[in-house]
Amino acid sequence: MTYSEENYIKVIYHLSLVSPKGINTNAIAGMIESKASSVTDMVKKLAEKELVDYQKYQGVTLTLKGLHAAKMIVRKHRLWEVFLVEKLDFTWDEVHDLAEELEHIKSEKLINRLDEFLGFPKEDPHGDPIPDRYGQMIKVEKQLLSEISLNKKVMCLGVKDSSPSFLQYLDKHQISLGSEIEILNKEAFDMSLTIEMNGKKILISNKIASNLFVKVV
Amino acid sequence: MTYSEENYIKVIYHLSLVSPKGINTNAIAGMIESKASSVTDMVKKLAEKELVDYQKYQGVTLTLKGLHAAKMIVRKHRLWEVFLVEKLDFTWDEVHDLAEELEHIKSEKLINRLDEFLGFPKEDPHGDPIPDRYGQMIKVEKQLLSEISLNKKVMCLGVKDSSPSFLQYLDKHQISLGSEIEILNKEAFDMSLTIEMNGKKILISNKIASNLFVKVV
DNA sequence: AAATAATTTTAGACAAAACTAAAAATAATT
DNA sequence: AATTATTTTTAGTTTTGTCTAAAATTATTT
Repeated sequence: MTYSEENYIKVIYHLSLVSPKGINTNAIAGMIESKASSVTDMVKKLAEKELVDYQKYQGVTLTLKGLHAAKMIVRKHRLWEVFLVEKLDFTWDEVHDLAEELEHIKSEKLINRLDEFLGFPKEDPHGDPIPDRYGQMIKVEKQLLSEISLNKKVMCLGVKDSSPSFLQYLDKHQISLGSEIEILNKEAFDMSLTIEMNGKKILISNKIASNLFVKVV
Repeated sequence: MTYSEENYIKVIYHLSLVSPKGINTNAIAGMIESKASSVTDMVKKLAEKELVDYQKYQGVTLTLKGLHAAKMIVRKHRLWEVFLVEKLDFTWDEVHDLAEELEHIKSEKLINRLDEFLGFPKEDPHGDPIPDRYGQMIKVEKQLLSEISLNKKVMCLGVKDSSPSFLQYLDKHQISLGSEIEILNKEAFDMSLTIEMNGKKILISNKIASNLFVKVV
């Protein structure tokens, strides 16, 4: 599998998690930052290799083989992210682009050794599950903070949007994985929240709350 | 710089260390495992980018810019090798191919953090010096074991040939960096050596001895 | 149901990096 | 010094992955 093929498979995988039916060409083009025609070409090649099922105009779905390949790429990506944060002291907003490169290093042995070196982590620095060498991963029971009702205590589990700007916002407000949050007030007009965290009250917008995964504790 | 350009620069650098005059096309082709015509094409591109000086039919030399680029690739290669051996328990014959891939990961910050994480090592697992972030590296005073006179005690510093088969031979005979060796006898006919190591006497061929770097202790 | 809009695919082109085969330049021999 | 051999370069293809522009298909709206 080439660098480019791996990127397509990974993107199709991520899109599959949101909408499990056939993934359409434009959606892929948007994620890869390419054009629809390029996607069509690549999708044909992936179909040849039996990594996806493809019917003209009907979008693509991953085959079992393609699904496994995708999980192995995600595994590499997330393990490298853990490495960068835990061992090399990168912040969680810095690691994504680096992991995009590292995920293409081709060696099962390397990634399994890295997994062991890191103590077989189950989640990456953004709270996303890490597939094991067989593709198995835990399923975190998580909800968006925006969906939680008043006066509930929750713990921060991960982020939906993992863009640097959002992650830096969270750092600035000292919100990290494991932070405990209580919802004190919800403004009906703009759905902004008043929350209590570490004994301090802060106000956060609905946009923030709808990109933060939490579980009730 | 593309993946391929980096490989060419690295090969030209390694060839420059052996013969400091213009590096000829065929030599590069041999190392890269490509054809002379491909080398000519690439060398023109590198000259455009001012990484090498090139005159038709006269071979190439690295410019200062090219030399620095080459050292940075070597730095990455060797630091990743240290990581693989020290942290992930790879053996010294396994790491070369992996480092060939990892050396192309583009991030100065990553490699400087890795350097720090590894404790700023000065040599890689084969005894080769690691350039620092400015390209500086130690120069090891090393000789080939085949050039050492009788009854001298030496310490193993590195290898000239770092092919897996040679490294595996060394492992099998428990010769590693830092091993202390005494030369007991040199056979005039085939230049094979009888050496003493860890209290044991073993016989090694001239080919082995002329690929092992040592220093007199 | 027809017309319009949006999406997807095809056809043809391009850049990067490789190749083969032939031509040009340099090196080695007689 | 002339001939032969070797090396290097040029010219023209190929493959991979991308693109634009036009055609085909599907979806949406009136």
